[in-house]
This record gives sequence, structure tokens and C-alpha cells, in this order.
Amino acid sequence: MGDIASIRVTDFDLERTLNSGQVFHWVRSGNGFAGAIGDIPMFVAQEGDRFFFPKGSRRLVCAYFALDHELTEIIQTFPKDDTMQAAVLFCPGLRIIRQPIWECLATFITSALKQVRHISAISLSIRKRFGIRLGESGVCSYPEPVVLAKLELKQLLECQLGFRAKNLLETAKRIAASAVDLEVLKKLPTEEARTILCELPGVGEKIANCVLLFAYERLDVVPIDVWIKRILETDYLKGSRSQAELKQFSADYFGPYAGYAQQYLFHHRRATSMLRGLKGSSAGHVST
DNA sequence: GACCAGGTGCCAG
DNA sequence: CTGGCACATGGT
Repeated sequence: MGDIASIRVTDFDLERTLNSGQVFHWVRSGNGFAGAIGDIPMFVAQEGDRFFFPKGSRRLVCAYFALDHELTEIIQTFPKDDTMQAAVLFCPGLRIIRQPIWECLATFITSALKQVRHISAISLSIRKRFGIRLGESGVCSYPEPVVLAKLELKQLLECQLGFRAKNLLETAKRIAASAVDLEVLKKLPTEEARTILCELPGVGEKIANCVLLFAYERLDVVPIDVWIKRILETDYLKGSRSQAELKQFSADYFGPYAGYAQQYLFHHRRATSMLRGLKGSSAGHVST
């Protein structure tokens, strides 16, 4: 156990950020969360405006949690309608973090038609079986593409991936074979990067957009999933719409940080809907 | 059982 | 371009 350092943070809520459906491998542990940033094991915690992390990892942690994002300014660019305002009030301190690209891509390939807690379970299972154990805490790294590429389909299926296993395996193979260089995409315009991502098996527009938003820091990109579709149709467009209309509206209406706005809408709707569904049962990991 | 989950790919019209 | 359907798995 190394020493702990801390800094003062404003407009940051660690728990909400980690539980908002953008990242899936952090596990509550005592008064904080155990996880990893790339292959560095981490324990992070927050008490009020004090943010705790392992001594010596300040730069890494600040970059990962995007503590340099000017959240107040970002939120000011959001439209001022009732739905958006309610989401903003519900989500103080929610940040879109900077994830390592491969683990973000791979995890979202496994996200198709899965609930957040299943995505989490799959991510942890893949890490535990095929990743590298990083410390005494038992936290594991996400396995590199070359590692997954060598597996038999059967091995991946043991992680309860279902029909997504083939896609993950094939994508890992292509990246391991350098058919696609995820680093190069950083320098490309969003449209071009999206086109290349969508050529990977199991990656369509929604997942490509998640990766662009959560790993490539394209904060204007809006992944339209079932929740966002529902919100757009009920609160904004009043009725069912084609995919093209949903895309057009998202791009036109939410401003330069549309992806950020979308994340607030997503988390608010999902969290409140889970709270309603609770009614005494013991499900749900969504912070309020 | 039916229905749903941060979808994708493929096929017919 | 659009709608329809299969695809695994786990939870209400």
C-alpha cells in the first residue's frame, strides 16, 4: 500500500462519474473505488471537495478524470430547456473522462444489448481471465489486442459475451495485425475516424460514437442509444422519428458539447428510472 | 414465458 | 433510405 495524496476539486463527483455508464471496471472498495488507469492500479476516493489518489499519480489521475475540463463553461453551452435543466441539476460534477482507447473500444463492443451491470461483469471477467494482475488488490489490466487475438472463441465465450465474442475476437485480431492503428485516428477528423471504426466487426455508429466521445475526446459526438432515442422522442420531438432525424436534431440542437449534454440526459433518465424501479428491492448501482 | 438491455449486420422492398 | 429479424445472456 503506497501513500495517498489529495487535491481540492471543484465540479467533480467521482462516484457519479464512474457510475454514469461510460466506464465499467471501477469497483467500490471501502470509501472509494479500486480500478486501474491503463496498467496502473489505482485506488481513488472523494470526501467533499477532497479527491484522494495514490501519491505520484497526480498528473495521470487528473488527465484521466478530465479535471481540466471547464465544466461550468461546458454546461453553459447546453440548451436551456426543462429536460436539459433537470439533467444538469441532477448531475453536478459529472465529467466525461479520458479512457485508454483500446479498452474503451473493446468494452463497448461487448456492450451491445447489455445492461450496464452486465457490461461491468463482462469487463471484469475479461480482465481477470486474460489481463495482467496489477497489484495486491487483485485489479487487472484490460488485455492487449494481441492477447485476445490469440484466444479461442470458446475461451472468450466463458466470459458470458454471447454473440459479441466473435466481434471482439475479430476486432482484436485486426488491431493486433496492425490492420487498424487506433493511435492514428487521434489525428483524423471525426468523420474519418468514425468511418474507420465502423469497419471493425461489432462496431456500428453508436459504438463508434461512444469511443469517439469517451476515448478520443470528441465532445460534440452524440451516441444515440435506446435511452437517448427515447428522450429525444418523448421530450423533444414528440413522436417516433427516423434515425436520420434523431441524428440531425442531436447535431443541431445541443451545441458544441452535445456529447456532454447527452451524457447528462442519459444519466439522469437512467438513474431516475432505476430509482423508480427500486421500490424496496436491492438492485442498482446508480448514484443520485 | 414475454420483454428489455448504452446494437450490429444483413436482407428485402 | 427504411423496416424487420437474428443474434446470447441475464434480469424483472
